[in-house]
Amino acid sequence: MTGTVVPDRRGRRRQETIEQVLAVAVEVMTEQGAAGLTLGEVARRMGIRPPSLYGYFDGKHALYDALFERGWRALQGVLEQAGAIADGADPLTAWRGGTTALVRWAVEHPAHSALMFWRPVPGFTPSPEAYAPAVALDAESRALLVRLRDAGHLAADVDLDRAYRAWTALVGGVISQQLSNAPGEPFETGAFTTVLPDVMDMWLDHHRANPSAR
Amino acid sequence: MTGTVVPDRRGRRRQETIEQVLAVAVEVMTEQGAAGLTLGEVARRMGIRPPSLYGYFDGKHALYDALFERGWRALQGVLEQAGAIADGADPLTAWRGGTTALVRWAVEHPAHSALMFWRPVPGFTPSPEAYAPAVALDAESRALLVRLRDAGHLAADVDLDRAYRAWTALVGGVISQQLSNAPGEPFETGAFTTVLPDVMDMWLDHHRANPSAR
DNA sequence: GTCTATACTACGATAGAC
DNA sequence: GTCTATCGTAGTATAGAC
Repeated sequence: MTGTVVPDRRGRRRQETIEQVLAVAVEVMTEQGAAGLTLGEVARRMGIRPPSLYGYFDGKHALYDALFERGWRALQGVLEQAGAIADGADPLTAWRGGTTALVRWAVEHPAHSALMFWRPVPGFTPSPEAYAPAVALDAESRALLVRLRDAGHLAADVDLDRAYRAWTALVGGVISQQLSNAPGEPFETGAFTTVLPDVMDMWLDHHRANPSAR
Repeated sequence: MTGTVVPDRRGRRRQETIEQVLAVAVEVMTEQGAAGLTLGEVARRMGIRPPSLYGYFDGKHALYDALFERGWRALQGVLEQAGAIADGADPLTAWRGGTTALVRWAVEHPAHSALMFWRPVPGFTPSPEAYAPAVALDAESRALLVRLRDAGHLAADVDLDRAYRAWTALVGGVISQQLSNAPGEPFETGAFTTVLPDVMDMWLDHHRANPSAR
């Protein structure tokens, strides 16, 4: 529920502190890895003592939880902005743009991505509330594939569930390889992000209509 | 260098203990996640005290290092057995079989895989010796793609480096998704391992010769 | 609401007795 | 080679002063 409170005068400063805690946590996770987050380090960088953090979060897991949820919400926003969620736009453009924007966001937010796509933190399981936006995005992504098929870009008899699983594997693979093997590289020149167009073509060709032309 | 000593009568028992330490460590990592390994837990399960472990390994990182190295060596063995390294076999069969065997091994060894494919342990970087088999496998995999091209299964003018990066992304994506989102599922029925044939076809079709037929 | 002080637990690692 | 004992550190969390 973080971030949903009314920003009255009282709560504004509190909200700013919460944002700062999360920002510093991301900083630490980016440097040390997602599992390398410690409340002591966050407090140190903020110039406060570890116990003070408990006024804003119920311990370290609550921090992970907030970042997990915000990450998926951010991805939703990214896909929406790419027109992948709105019904109006051309599905193929939306799919290409959305996939590209998603991968870009992921490699530019490695701390969030590790938390969202892997399970790097022993003992941490996202709460149902934090998981909800991930489920929503899943549904929206599947809906996009339906639109893609209905617009004639995929074969009419395509197995959409199977195609969706393959798509997540492809996208997740590019992200995973880029973050694990060449973490610092920017999206534009990354060893793996640069093959994303190829990968999208592979998926599209494989599921495209008129297979006789293959 | 673990495992390379001559198995004389003196060292045999020691070697067995080393194997047991590693086996228990894998057990713990499988349950708790790669970063959840603690020497105390390993010692507890072995019925000894944590300091005794230092007679066999120079601390926790040495354990990770040994598992990292053994994992890549095991993968080499898996690919070799699939004929993906030997020069004699049919490249296409070797490539399909090798890729399949590699993914199977990975999902059946989640603790090793996490260590090898992601960077889940803060502060751990594999030593050059542990990294060597990974480099060797990289070279062997690239050599397989060369054979694949020379046998006419790929376009003659294919960008092999780019194709190789795409291949690792695809394979890594299937492994990553399977381990992160459905860890318990067996290879045969996994939600993501079952799309591996599709994914291999995508890659192959994309790089196949006579592109005019596409 | 924020701090200091502190309790508690656990971990990695070392020293030295047996 | 294994143990006990212990060091040093870190991290989570609570109690209570200000």
